[in-house]
Amino acid sequence: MDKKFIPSQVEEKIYQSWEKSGLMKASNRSKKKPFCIILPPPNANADLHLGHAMYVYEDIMIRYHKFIGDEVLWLPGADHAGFETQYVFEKHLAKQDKSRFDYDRETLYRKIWDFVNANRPRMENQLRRLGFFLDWTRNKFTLDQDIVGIVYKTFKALYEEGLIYRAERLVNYCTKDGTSFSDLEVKYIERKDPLYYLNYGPFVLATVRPETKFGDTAVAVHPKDKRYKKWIGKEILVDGLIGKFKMKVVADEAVDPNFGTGVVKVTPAHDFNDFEIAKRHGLPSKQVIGFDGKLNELTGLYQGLKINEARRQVVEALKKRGLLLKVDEDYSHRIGVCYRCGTTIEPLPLAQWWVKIRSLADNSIKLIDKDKIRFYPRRFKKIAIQWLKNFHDWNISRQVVWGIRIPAWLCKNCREWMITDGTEPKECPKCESKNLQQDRDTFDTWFSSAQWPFATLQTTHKGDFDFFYPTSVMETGYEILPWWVARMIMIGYLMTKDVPFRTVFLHGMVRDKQGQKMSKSKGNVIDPLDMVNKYGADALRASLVFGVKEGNDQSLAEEKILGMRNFANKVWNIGRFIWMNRNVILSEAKDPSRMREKFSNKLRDSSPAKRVQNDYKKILKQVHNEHSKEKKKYLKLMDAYKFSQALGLVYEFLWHRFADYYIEELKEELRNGNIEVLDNLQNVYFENLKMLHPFMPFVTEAVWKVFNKDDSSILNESL
RNA sequence: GAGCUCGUAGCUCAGCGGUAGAGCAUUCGAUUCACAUUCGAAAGGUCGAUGGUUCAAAUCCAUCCGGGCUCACCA
Repeated sequence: MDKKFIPSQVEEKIYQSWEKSGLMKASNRSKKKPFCIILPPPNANADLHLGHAMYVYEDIMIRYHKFIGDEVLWLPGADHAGFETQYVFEKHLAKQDKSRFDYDRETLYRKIWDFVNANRPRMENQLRRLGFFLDWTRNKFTLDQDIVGIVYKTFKALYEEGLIYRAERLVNYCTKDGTSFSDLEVKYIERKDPLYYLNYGPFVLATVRPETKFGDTAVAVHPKDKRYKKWIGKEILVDGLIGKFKMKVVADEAVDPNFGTGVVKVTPAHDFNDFEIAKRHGLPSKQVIGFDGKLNELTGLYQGLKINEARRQVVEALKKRGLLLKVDEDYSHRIGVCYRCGTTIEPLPLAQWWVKIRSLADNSIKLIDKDKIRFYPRRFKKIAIQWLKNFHDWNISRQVVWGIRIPAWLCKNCREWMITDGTEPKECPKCESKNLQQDRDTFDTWFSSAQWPFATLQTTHKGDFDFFYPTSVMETGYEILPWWVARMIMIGYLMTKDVPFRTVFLHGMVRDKQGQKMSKSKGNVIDPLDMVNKYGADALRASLVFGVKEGNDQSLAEEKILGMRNFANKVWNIGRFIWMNRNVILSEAKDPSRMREKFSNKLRDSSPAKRVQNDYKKILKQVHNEHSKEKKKYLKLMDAYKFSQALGLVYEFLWHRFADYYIEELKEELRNGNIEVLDNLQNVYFENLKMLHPFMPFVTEAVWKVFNKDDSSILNESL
């Protein structure tokens, strides 16, 4: 054994031995209890970051359950990450002076496919470097043919249940990227914009968006506002830039009488609030801004102007006509911007596919409430329910190419939509027209990932679904609880009439030393693979768990990883010490049984050695006692998902009790060739190796292979 | 505005009803020993504030103060 544990020399070899031996391959015919985790699929096209390294919690659970005798399956996969990936690919195209508009849809899709396929092994090898006990024979991709088939089926089933509808709704539209975003994807920033006070018929009202006034269809006031009470329900005449408008005055609670003048212009096609007001009062909607971010033909001479330019010219014209009363230049408000390119999000009306959420969410709430799905840490139960209560209908249409195209066809003749399981319909069942066109949109990535637990198990090996579903644990970051976890429960329950997982375990975010969010622009990013190369996977893994309360954010400093590397080395050197003593004792007495005999004979007389014998017996008894207490507590902690404390326990025992105290106390005995002491120490050490293995799989396996045959594995042992 | 979360040693955090803990940093000392990626020791905290429950509170409850995160909202 080397003086030091050198991870880079053994880790990859050890992982290969696990993969080659088929140790990680699960059987769906086992008599054992199934324990299954589906890996949250990382983006196929991107390198892993520290957040992915947090999946070490899953590895800990998987390896632990293997030790306690379950049939374990940890199923790997990759996500196509629709918009994200297309965005990266378009940047890649831009470097070659090309853009997505240079290709037709099929070519573009194929090009992205090749791009992703070339990059995907990198991410997968990174998962291997972290030591993850994944069954690679069951590796899946969200765009695999069979997965796509299931996604079609789900969409069709939702449609047939009456849970899918098509509606024109305001979407968060990025005019630069040419796609809409879900509410959850929009980033809000604080920004200063001028607030314009306009003469508006008999009123004065304040607005930051005078350029949308062409789309106004009403004026709203608060129902209790005395100033305007007499106007409610009346029609007013407004002098506009392109003629006079007639407009209704409505009363709505959403209007804040203390803001501005207490009068609001209602622009249903370009403002979320106004859209809601219009719905409540049956007001018409008038779109005056197009998807190109320019004003349209309804705006007269302003047609073709971009929003900012239009605003400038409108303000100018209003000023000339004396319709602009004053401008508040110091007005600050929150606006939505595209989280990728920073462009101001335009609320625009677009026909989209929607999932009716209410009944799905209510079912999910029941499941969580009754603990059919349990949450760890416990506080997330309440948070999950709260999210589900506030869920709005889900827009699943995305205007990107890279994704699963929606299996919906429009009859150009009778305007009827056909939803299929993916096969192209020959003709319209209603009017028999053959003039059909498929929807150009693809599904929101979350729509396919919401089906991931059952979609994977239904498409790997025959029998997998029956044996492993519902899966045991879903482990992921708490920040995607609403995006992903909640939706998996909703869709999973609808499609399988069962929960997709029995337990949800959520981990926190990794921040830098000062508690700052890691980001490339701040330059404080820690690359997990760098750390693996420098300190070993064991050290990185342990540092992510050690001393961290489950579900809390943590600050990670490189020093901590170094500290854990030292621990790995300590574990190695305890093994080295026992191994060396074993060799010395065995070589001194070529026959170990004779050695034992000789030794016990020697102690039979009442020489001072007798006293020593009593002492070491006492110490051995003590070390066993302490260890059995340790193990009992360990099992309890592991079963309660308190992994950090379990690791802390082993760390403390192995280093500061076993090595610093017991070995020191018994060193003299070992020098005397006391093989009984050696055997006992070795047993306790081995037990601790197994307990430590889920956290630090490489060093523990490396030591195991030294003491046993090289082709043996600690994973064949049990706890 | 709402929800969640945190406030414990210089820094980062565990502990969460019964004599204040870890890692890193600091100071002093050891070293032919499995490990200098080591060992021994020291220093360092009225556990954010106030009130309450209790024989007993860092730990439970209430209020407040101060960070952080998420969501919602002002035309």
